[in-house]
This record gives sequence, C-alpha cells and structure tokens, in this order.
Amino acid sequence: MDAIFKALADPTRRALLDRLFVEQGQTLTQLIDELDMRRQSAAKHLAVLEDAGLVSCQWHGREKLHYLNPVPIAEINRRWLDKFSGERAAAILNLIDALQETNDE
Amino acid sequence: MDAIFKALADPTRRALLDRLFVEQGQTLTQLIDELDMRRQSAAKHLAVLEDAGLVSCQWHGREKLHYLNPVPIAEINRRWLDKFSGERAAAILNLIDALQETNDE
DNA sequence: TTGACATGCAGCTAAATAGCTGCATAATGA
DNA sequence: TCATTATGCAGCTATTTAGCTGCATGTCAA
Repeated sequence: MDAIFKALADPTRRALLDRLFVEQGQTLTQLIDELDMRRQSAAKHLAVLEDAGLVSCQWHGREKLHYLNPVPIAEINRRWLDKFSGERAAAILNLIDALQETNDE
Repeated sequence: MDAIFKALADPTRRALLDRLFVEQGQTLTQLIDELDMRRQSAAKHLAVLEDAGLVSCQWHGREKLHYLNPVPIAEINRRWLDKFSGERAAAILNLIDALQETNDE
C-alpha cells in the first residue's frame, strides 16, 4: 500500500501511467520519446511502478511490453480514499462492489 | 495536484488523516500522542497536509485545531483515479456529479 | 557472423525529505 | 505576575531519490 502511494507521488510516473492508459503494451523506448529524460531514468521509474504492482510486464524477444494494472489503484480507491470523499460516493461504490460480485458469478 | 499526491505518499501523514477522520478539530498535541516522533516533526507533516489543502486549520486562542478537508481527495478520485479503476465506476461517479449539481442549486 | 537495437546493471551527484535539537513567541490560569 | 502550555521558526544530519554516465547482456536482421 505504501509502495503504491509512493509510486504515485512522482509526476513522471503518473505521466507514464497516463500514457499506458491511452495505449497498453508499449516498450520502454516508445514510452521515453515524450519524456525529457534519459532511458535509464525512465527505466527506474517503470521499475518503481512495476514493484508497486501498478504496471505488469511481458517479454517479447528483446522487447519488454508494459501494461497498466488497474487493480492496485482500485484497491486504494476502495479501501482508503472513498471514506474521505463523501458518504454518498462511498455508498454508491459499495453498490458497485455488490454489482460486480453479482457479475462475477 | 502534485502536492496532494506527495502529501499522501508518507505513511505518517496518512495516519494523521486517519486520526482526523475519526475525530475532527484535534490540536497538534492531541495528534502526536499516538505518533512515535517529536512535536516539531509532526508539525512539519501537518504543514505539508495544510499546504496541499488536505487539512484546514482554525485558531482558538493558543490552540490550532485541525480539520480534514475531503475536497482534494475527492478531486483526485474524480479526475485521476477513476479512469484507471474501471469504466463502470467512472460512469457512476459522473452520475454523482450530476446529482450534486442538482443538489447545489 | 556482425552491426544495430532494446534493455539491464553499477555507481555517481545533487536535491529533497524526515527526523532531530534549541530557542522564541504567545496564551492560559493560578 | 509568572509558571505552564501550545505552537512556530531556524538549522543540523542522515537517508532517500531523481537524474545522470558508462558498460554489459541479449536479440534481431542483413
């Protein structure tokens, strides 16, 4: 949990998540071409995101494809942020949980 | 926005928000008695939270009362986290926005 | 095979951060 | 008034972090 919050604290890492949200399965080289930093620096950021479980990776030959994993962010939403952002939102998100349980059957 | 994420990155600061969620209007001295650190360190954390808009303060004589401000967290939920944690949740939160606009009139 | 490409790993530096101590200021209450 | 209490402010240190360079490893394609 702490790792997730720390990973989200950096604007570069949030930008990387944004980019992966727009297009999944990008390689490191694809991701850095809009960032104003060296490849190795961006690779460290991606490693932080991967360690926090926010990004999952898959190797294809010499390319490492990066995928956004929404589960930890949903967890943060559900377990921590909801209670601070209003009773109504929390109630409705509980309803969502119920709907999804129904959906999973 | 960046300030909010950075403020949330520290476990001590999240603990402070948790304590304020349980009981609003606590003073610094009240808040530190469960933290394993000096008063001045905790005061810096509270200043970070205040600068990020997560905590609002009110002076009463020599006591500074701290209140949790849920608005920035709700903003993060709405503008940033929702899109990563499922289409259904995002749609329903848009509905909440509509409801609240109706409510504000 | 070999050059080009994608990534990893080690290590360096500067900046930010989290903790601390010491002292100052201001309000309360006996 | 004066001791106590609540907080602020300045500054120090150790740790973390974000960027960098340089080199190594492994894959693709001609």
